Amino acid sequence: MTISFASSQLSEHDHKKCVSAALDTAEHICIIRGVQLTPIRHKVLELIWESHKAVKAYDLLDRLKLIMEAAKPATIYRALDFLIEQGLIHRVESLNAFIGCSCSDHQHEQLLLICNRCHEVEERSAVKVMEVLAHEIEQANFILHSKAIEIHGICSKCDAQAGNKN
Amino acid sequence: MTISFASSQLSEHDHKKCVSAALDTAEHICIIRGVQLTPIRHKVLELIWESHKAVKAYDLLDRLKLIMEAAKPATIYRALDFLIEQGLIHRVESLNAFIGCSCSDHQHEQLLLICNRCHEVEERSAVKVMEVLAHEIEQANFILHSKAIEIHGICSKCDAQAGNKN
DNA sequence: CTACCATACGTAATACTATAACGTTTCATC
DNA sequence: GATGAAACGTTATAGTATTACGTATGGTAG
Repeated sequence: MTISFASSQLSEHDHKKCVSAALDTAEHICIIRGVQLTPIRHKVLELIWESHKAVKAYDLLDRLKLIMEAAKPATIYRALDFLIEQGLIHRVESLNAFIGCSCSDHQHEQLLLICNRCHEVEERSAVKVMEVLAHEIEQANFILHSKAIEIHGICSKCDAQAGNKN
Repeated sequence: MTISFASSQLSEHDHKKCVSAALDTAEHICIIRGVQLTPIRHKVLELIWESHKAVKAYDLLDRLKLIMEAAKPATIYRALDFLIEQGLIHRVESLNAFIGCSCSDHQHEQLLLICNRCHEVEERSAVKVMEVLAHEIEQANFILHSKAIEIHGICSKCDAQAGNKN
């Protein structure tokens, strides 16, 4: 018999590779920068990478508690703060949630394509958009600290699925 | 003698005109659309327009209570929901706060330039950015529902002020 | 060695943000 | 004057995040 997984939209990719790549990169970056990817931080990053969906802090907390009874909100938020500082995760402002950053070693501040159906979040570099945006910001004499570009809608996979059903 | 105001960054503009223009536009739009700009909704919109800073829901609530003891969170959130639906205000996702929309009759989904010092928020149409962004989204086969582009940094006024002090 | 300091973490309390659920009022319409 | 929809009143609760203070650990200057 064959076993079919209750699969994510990105099921056809090898997610274990995503996770291990992300964790390897994180470890590497932290060593280079001389910052500590402590066991808690490492675990939280791993939990975030369990899927490509944005995760809520308290969901992370519940999952962390399974292996660490003493975990409290501060435990999670401290880890999240660290991971964000190091650019290893993104905060999705419009969801109050977090996703792994798949561009840790490249430029940051990407486009986030957030699917309202499957809730997966795709990062896109969108170099041209950033260029034009940078120009616009300059025109406004605005000194950039950070930017969040969050696009909500339906991803191509969900759209295709909906199409199949009709 | 002359009186100098404890002024906002935009003090040199006539803010009363901003407010009355916004309220007039809102009334107009609501009549056209056959929706009710009730006294509560009108007052909340007016409170939001007291400045060009993003306002928190509970700050609005406190201010609303001054003239309406019975106001409760739901009172505010219902008014905010209505105003957002009608495109009369924006929610600033990265601040959990709200600002008046100064483009109610034009296209929506603008750029928000959020000053981390004076906390004022400037809306910019940035047609070119939107064009390039739309193209990028199309390339991703993503079906757009809504977008939020929030830029944090220091506005030109605050930057100039800092410059003066040095 | 040990006193000191910085970093990370433990823990409890609390603040802040938002929604759910259900009842009441109002007003237009039949 | 019964009906239904929209707005609002009211209470409770859910969900998100921070503060404050105490403890443990490890590196380093004296």
